[in-house]
Amino acid sequence: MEARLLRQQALSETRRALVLDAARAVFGEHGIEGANIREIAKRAGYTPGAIYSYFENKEAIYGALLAESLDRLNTAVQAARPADASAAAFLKAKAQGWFGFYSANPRELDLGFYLVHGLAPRGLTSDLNQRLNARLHEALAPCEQALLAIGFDAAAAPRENTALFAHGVGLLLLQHTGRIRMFRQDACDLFDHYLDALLLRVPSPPGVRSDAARSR
Amino acid sequence: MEARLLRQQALSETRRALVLDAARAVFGEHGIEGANIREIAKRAGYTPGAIYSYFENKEAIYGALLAESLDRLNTAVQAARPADASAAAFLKAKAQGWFGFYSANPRELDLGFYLVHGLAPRGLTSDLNQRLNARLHEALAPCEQALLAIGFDAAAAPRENTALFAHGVGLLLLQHTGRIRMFRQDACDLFDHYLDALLLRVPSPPGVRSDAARSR
Amino acid sequence: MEARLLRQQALSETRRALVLDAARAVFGEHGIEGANIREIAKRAGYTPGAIYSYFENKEAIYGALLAESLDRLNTAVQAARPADASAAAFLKAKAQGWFGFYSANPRELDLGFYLVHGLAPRGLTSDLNQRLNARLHEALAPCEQALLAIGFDAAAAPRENTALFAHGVGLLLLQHTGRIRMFRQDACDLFDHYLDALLLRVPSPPGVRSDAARSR
Amino acid sequence: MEARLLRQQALSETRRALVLDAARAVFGEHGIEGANIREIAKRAGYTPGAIYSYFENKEAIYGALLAESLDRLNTAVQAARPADASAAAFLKAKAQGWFGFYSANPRELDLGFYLVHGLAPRGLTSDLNQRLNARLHEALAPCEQALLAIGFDAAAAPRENTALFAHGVGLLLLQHTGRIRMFRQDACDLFDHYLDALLLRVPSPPGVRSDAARSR
DNA sequence: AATGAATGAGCCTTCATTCAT
DNA sequence: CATGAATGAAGGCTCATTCAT
Repeated sequence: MEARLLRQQALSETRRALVLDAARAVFGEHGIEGANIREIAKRAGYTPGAIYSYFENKEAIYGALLAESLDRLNTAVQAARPADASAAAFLKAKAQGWFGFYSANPRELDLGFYLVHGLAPRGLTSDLNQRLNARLHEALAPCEQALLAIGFDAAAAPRENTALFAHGVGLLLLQHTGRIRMFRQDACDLFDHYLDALLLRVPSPPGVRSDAARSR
Repeated sequence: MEARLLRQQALSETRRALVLDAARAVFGEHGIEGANIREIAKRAGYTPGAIYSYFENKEAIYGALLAESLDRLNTAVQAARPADASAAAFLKAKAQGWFGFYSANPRELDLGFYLVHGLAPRGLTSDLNQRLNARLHEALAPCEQALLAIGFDAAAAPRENTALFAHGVGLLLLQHTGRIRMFRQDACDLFDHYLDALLLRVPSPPGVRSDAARSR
Repeated sequence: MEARLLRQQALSETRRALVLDAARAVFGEHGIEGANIREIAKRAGYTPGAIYSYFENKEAIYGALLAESLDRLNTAVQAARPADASAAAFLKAKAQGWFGFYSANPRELDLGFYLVHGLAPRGLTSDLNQRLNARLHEALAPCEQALLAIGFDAAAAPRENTALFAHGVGLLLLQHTGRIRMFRQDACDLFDHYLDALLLRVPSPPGVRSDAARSR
Repeated sequence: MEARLLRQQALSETRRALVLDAARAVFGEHGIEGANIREIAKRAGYTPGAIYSYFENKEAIYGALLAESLDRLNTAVQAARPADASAAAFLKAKAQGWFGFYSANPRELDLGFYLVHGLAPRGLTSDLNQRLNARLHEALAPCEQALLAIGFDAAAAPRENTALFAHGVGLLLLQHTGRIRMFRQDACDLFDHYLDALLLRVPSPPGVRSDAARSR
């Protein structure tokens, strides 16, 4: 009884994942505007109606896709390993974790931008929205902790983390749209550069020179 | 003959501007997704078919709208007045010129992001693309010159200018999408903060060693 | 063997009743258009496919629902008690029995009207149709008998009964659709009024003046 | 200029009427539930999208169809000629006018019932609703005036008119659904019968016996 | 240049019903 | 009996674009 139910659920989950795979693929090929239910269904080997067994509506698919993407982001951040045990190395690793993830996977970036722009309210339920926000915060939290460890105070750390995130997002946008080539710059270099400058701005604790400052 | 031709061209240009006015209004009210040819035509006092006398297709309208927007951006930057004659004040004024323009006019930002996302290749002809790039460069050029005047070298100035632009763009995106509230930060404050930090990183001219330069 | 078969049939009947209960509830909440098989199945604790074990198709469910409704109608008519032993009081009680039933339960009226409008031939089998007709006749029979008792002859009684029914149906329709408010009238008052006028029209038996006639 | 505009409008009106013709035909063949935009368009020689140039949405078509129907109803009532100059004859003629119209044209009755049942709020705009109500009132007004002329007072006339309408509607419903055959009665006979009984109920003016009363 | 009717392709969604399990 | 996934046909509607006038 129980076992059968579980197997059924697992199967259903698998098929849902299949639909999501198809959606991801279609979205990857046609972009978020060009993706439509018919195409996703065809790709998944279904008729359009069948999709609605797995997702309430089109927007819900993108919501799920986005949630997935943020999971991958977190995985990437968690996998980022610092070069040494210093807080500075930790910051660089984690920051480059999320930046590199989006830099290397433009479609994930599209997804993120879509969240920001296109997701209709019904697809982005309040519940989902909070979960997504939480996942994003989670991905950025290691950087904030590193900033605190490095010597930024409780007010400065979140501020610097937000600025760091904004900087990365801006660079990613410029890179993604090809505009950065216009400036004859490289997004990754600039991001590294920003991180270096940030570390130089570490406030010295009173009467003591910080490691970061001294080691330079 | 010649005169008549000129007059006709001028008239045509005027009417094209009328369509663009309508497009701007409609887009301002309904957003980029909600705007459609019928609505624009109606607003311009035309029927849908007439629009195609002035624009190849819908995307071309947005291209033109974007070009206009970049004109306004340039006007805003040119109008920005420094607090004093210093290069630093000049930089701050010009940077806040473009940042403030987009911060205060979200629709212009939408337009800019639309370029990035939605504009189909046929709407964004290579020609238009170059013109848009040029206008954007023009808006950012004053900052780059200021950076040179301040002391950044020929390699550093464009790099810092690009970074500055990326930083602003990232903040604008976060602000525009409400995500910055999630971080409990303010986009304008952060932009000022970035500018201040940037000015602190000014390299010392030869013969004098700044703290920052010495520690390197 | 025999017993087992009977038990199974009884069980089946019970489960069929369960489905009907669910259908009634769903129909009561969402109306006849808003009701669908999935919802009914869910409410009944079944999956959609299971419904087809108990009913040929959707229309058959409504047919059964309607039969039920006519049962309730009959119960209501039977429960109607005259004020006194006179045939006139009996007529009023029974007529108000069926009229009041539909007046107070708009959903039953919907069901009745659905029969009239929406039930497809396949749902309304000839067999079911005859059963429904019989049940309706049964509900109206007391009135016809009262009309005979009052003094209408064998030709007049069915005629007056049909007219009475039509009058009530018309009033119910006007009431149900809110149109009666437009006329600033009240359906129940008008029905009473009709009954009173009907009683005044009782033909006098030869050589005898009826009470009703005399009291004029 | 003016002439051309007028001609265009006339043409457009004609085409709208063509769509309405098609809608009427489709509705006549498939009933109100079976009618759909694609079918109407096909019948009118259009593609589905074109329909929306003439009507806001599907419901609006039915609204227009209904308005037409009520116009025909009024025409029928106006065309009804009394047998003689008496108020009684006038009442009979006008009442049989609207009753006969619906009795002879079941589709018009369907339309009327659809108004009552199915028309969605957006199709039945408040404006249209009032116009339809007014047209219905207009069709019934002659009867009410006749009732007044016959001797019913200001309170009784509208009441009797509403009852008369309800009676007719009830009979039409029974006739339309074939249920009247079950009662072995004829709708038109019963309606005549009701009218005769109604005329017998004319209240005597104080101190004077009415013709109707005397003739009994 | 302008009209505006019409196209045609497309979109999302619903749902009674079937059928292998 | 019951499941429940899937179908398939349909439905209302939108809109950029075309073209005869």
